[in-house]
Amino acid sequence: MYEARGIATGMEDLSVVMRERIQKAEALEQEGVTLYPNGYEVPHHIKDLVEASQGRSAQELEAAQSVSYTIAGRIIAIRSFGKSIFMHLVDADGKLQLYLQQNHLGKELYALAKKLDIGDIVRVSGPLFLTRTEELTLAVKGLVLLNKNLRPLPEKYHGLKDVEVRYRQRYVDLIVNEDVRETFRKRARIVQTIREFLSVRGFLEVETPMMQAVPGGATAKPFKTHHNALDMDLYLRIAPELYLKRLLVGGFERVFELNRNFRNEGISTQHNPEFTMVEFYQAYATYQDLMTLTEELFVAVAEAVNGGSLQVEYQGQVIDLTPPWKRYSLMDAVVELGRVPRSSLEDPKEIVQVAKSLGVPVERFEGHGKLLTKIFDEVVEPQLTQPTFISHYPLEVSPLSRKNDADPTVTDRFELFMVGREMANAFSELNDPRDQRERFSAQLEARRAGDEEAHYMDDDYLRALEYGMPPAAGEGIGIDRMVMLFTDSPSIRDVILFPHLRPEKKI
RNA sequence: GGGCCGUUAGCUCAAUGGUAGAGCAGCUGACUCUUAAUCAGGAGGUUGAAGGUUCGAGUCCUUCACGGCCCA
Repeated sequence: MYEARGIATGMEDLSVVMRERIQKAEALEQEGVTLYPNGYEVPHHIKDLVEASQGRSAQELEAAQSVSYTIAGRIIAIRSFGKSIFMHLVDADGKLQLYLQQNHLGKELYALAKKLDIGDIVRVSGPLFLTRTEELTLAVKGLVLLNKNLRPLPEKYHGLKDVEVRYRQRYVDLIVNEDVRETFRKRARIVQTIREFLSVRGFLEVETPMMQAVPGGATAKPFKTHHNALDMDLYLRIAPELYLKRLLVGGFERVFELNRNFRNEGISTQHNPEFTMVEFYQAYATYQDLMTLTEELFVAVAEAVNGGSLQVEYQGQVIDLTPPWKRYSLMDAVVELGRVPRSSLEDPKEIVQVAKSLGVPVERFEGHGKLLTKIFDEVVEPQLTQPTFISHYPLEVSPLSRKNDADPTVTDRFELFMVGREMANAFSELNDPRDQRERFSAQLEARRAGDEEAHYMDDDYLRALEYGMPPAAGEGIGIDRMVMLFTDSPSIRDVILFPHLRPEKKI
């Protein structure tokens, strides 16, 4: 856009502020100031200084004037006087006031200090003191410019609000909005907590293919890509499920993967085309065992990021994570919570009328189980504010789940809901290769009838099952939605650093 | 994909169809405990893009782009 010196093309397109910044930077360089130096060590962090000074009186700090600290960060506010300047400096996780006096710095360094802009990155050193208003402040004796800012930051008081700019230029959002930084720190702690929770219980973290020749493990439309050297189409995975279960066949008894999935669907406040899930599989466990494990997992996360409280406030409502959580079968939930008569749900003709009367679109290829699930989504899901397990999903919508022993029309499966959203999906795994082959065939049938989300046949997976997979249960939990819950974020875009947007026309 | 809303200075926002403004940031000057510092002065615009209606369009109409919310 412009040359480092001698500003070339495009300068006339820049704002007045940027033109002035660039000219100022060049003037500094002419005076011998290095604008982008490297190799300066930064031994201290603001957070540590603040903690160490907690509760110390002005006199105590005064007595320790020989102790010098060296910190670095970005200048975010400047209040300049004739022969002294106050600034606020921000580093990775702290904010501190700086006091720069001509007497302390000497004429030369003070002249440099006068030319500093909001947005510059500097290293400063000196002792700490308390101002009249008792604000901890660093009396700057040493000053090095580490990075010259050329592009002005948003306004200090109202900050950056334009959501489009916040998502596109997340770096600016992060500089200006501390709560956004905190959201992503929390996200990291949640992910770390889940990893530890599973590792401690003997789960092995693994990585399975993101690019798959046959996409499977969920009902969703995949993204297609192409491998040039092999000249073959590949799909970005919609779930790691079938690969993780191959590992159970291989002899690992507990495995998990925490990583990205891709689904070629619409974008909304709850859907991003790429999103993060943790999936884990445990041999010799049942879906019932996983309900308990799920409760424990959410409790562990709440303890790690919610100050130990099991009451989480989300968008004005309080979610109580105290176990045990409510449990319903899908049918019971529709009858009791959805207030739909059981008889009309059981009758294959009446249920179509029920669906239509609720405004639920009915496709030709959809059977009784699919309709029941859609009716559930319509009349029950939105009211499941408090954590609730819904079990006994119809066979038709559960092609990878084990049949229930008592009622073979449903499966040993549950989904977890809270704040009216699906948070997790789990089931006892289908490990009878004969049954699995039939289910895949039924899915192929559905695909031929027009269901674009139906499963493909996966012959290698069937071959693996024929070697024998131990009885097991597996679960997937949406990390983004979980982070939304614990950070009180209304949109999934608030918990994804770089959410998907259409490209900008021109920068 | 559909409906509604939005896009004006670097940022946050004003402006009955009648000369595009303010605050902050930035610039010049004053000022050694300020903190949304203060005071004085000056500078900054393809009103998202294109077309149309009109004597006259930021404002009304059409199309498009991007974004948000709701629905599918």
